[in-house]
Amino acid sequence: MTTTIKPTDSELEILNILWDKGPSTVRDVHEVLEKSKDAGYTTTLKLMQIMHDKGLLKRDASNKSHVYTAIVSQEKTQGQLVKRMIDNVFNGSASQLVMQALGHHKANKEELEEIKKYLDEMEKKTNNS
Amino acid sequence: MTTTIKPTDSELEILNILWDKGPSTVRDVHEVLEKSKDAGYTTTLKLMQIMHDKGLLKRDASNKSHVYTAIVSQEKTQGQLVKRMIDNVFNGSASQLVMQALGHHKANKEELEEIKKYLDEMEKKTNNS
DNA sequence: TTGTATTTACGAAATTATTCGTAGGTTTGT
DNA sequence: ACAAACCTACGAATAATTTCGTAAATACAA
Repeated sequence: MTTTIKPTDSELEILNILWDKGPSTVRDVHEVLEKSKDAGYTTTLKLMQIMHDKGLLKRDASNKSHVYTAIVSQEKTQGQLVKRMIDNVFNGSASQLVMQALGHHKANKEELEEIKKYLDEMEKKTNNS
Repeated sequence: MTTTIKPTDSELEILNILWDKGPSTVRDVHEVLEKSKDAGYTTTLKLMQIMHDKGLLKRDASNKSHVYTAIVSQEKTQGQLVKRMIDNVFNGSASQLVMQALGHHKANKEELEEIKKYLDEMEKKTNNS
């Protein structure tokens, strides 16, 4: 079994920033975070330290300001979270989730085409009736 | 703004049972729950009482055993959870979520067809390029 | 060098979620 | 009526998450 990832909401906010910006200091992350919520600097610091302890982040401590990098990949994390949602919220039915997602977020034509193309690809590779 | 629903994991387990079985007593719910986890009866009771306080469940207390019913609908709850996931995990892109969902859960041919049909329907109603 | 700013480390408070023991009431069977 | 079984209410312990104050270390500037 590969280690299972379950970031909390706060941790996910930080991961999103790190995935977006790449390796960053606590200050870098905190400045982004401040825009959307108000939390003290040491709160951000503490969170990132905890994430480091948990093995979600690695850090380079060779400079005065430590530089943190996400260890868990965005893809893998997204995959696990989606899987969990399918299991816990949609009783194991991926297509149910898909239709919910499409139903309430009107995707534009390009997006819809992209998804259809994706489906066609999948069908080619699918032989079970 | 419609009240925002954020059930915890435990609460979601209970909601799933109630959506499936319809109005149920604590004992009914607990018997289902017991199969997958081990928790005491009063734990289930307490959770359902809290959910009642929060307005997630209503109850009929006219009998000895109170009968609980989910107030929040499955559809609406699924919708909110999906929306939250799109916002927090997929930076607002529904199609990203859709493709993750399809990528890791090989749906069978029927499911894929169902989804394609759904997409065709949507396209008819979509005029923005 | 001396003070100012910035940073990390640490501990603990505050908040939220989960668990369960115990007490007291109601129903049921004998 | 009495006991056994079952139910709710309540309070509190435990655990997990989020928050931040304070102290010590490091860098920076005057």
